[in-house]
Amino acid sequence: MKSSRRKRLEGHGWKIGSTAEFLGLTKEEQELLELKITLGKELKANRLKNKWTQVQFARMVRSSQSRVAKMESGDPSVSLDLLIKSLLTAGATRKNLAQAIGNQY
Amino acid sequence: MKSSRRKRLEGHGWKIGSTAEFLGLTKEEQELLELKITLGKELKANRLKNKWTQVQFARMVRSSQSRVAKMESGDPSVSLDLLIKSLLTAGATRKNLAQAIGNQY
DNA sequence: TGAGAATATGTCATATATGACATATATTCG
DNA sequence: CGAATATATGTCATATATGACATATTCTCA
Repeated sequence: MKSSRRKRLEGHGWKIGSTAEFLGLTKEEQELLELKITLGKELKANRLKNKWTQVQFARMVRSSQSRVAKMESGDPSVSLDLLIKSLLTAGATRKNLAQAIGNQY
Repeated sequence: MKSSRRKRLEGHGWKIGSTAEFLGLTKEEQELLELKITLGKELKANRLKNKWTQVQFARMVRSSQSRVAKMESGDPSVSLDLLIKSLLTAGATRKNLAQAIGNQY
């Protein structure tokens, strides 16, 4: 649906996250993407703090290494649901989530 | 996948949100569900504050009245992505989201 | 340097979320 | 009351996210 545009653009050499790509995303979709990027960074920080590899962490969340990599890089194909579930598995509390989300950038 | 269990339980008269249903959900899945319930309430509050009907708001988020109802009731079939996008459309800021998430219950 | 470990990128079949629709129930107000 | 309006509940075909896998790229140290 909306990813059709993304795929079309990607096929023409555009990069997710580049300013140009933002054309075509609503303001809310941009904000959502930024939020995923924030949470991805937070997840990576948590994982590294615990000295887990992506493979190890993937087992903990019953996912795969590649998807963990995508989570951490803010890939738009990753749902907030998976991100939040993963953060919770990594030991984050609701307060932690709130803090990460509240800190713009 | 995991919803197969939910559907099976529902078919036997269980209710989402009841304690019994929580059997079979991991701790993280319970927390995620609680988070959705919190955000659903927040969304409803925002919508009412602006005096929008579910039908009106559905148009604003390019969804349907039934899905808006499900969002507001914390239906597990609603993604966090849709909830957050809707809250942003309703005018919430990241700070607002953080505050809602941080307030346990 | 280079080899092994870690991470990134791309693809696919399948699981899940989606809007739309029908219809049931609840609320409002004359 | 009762009719109009709003909200809830259930279902379905289709869109999207998923884990798995293959493979490319980057990192780490001896």
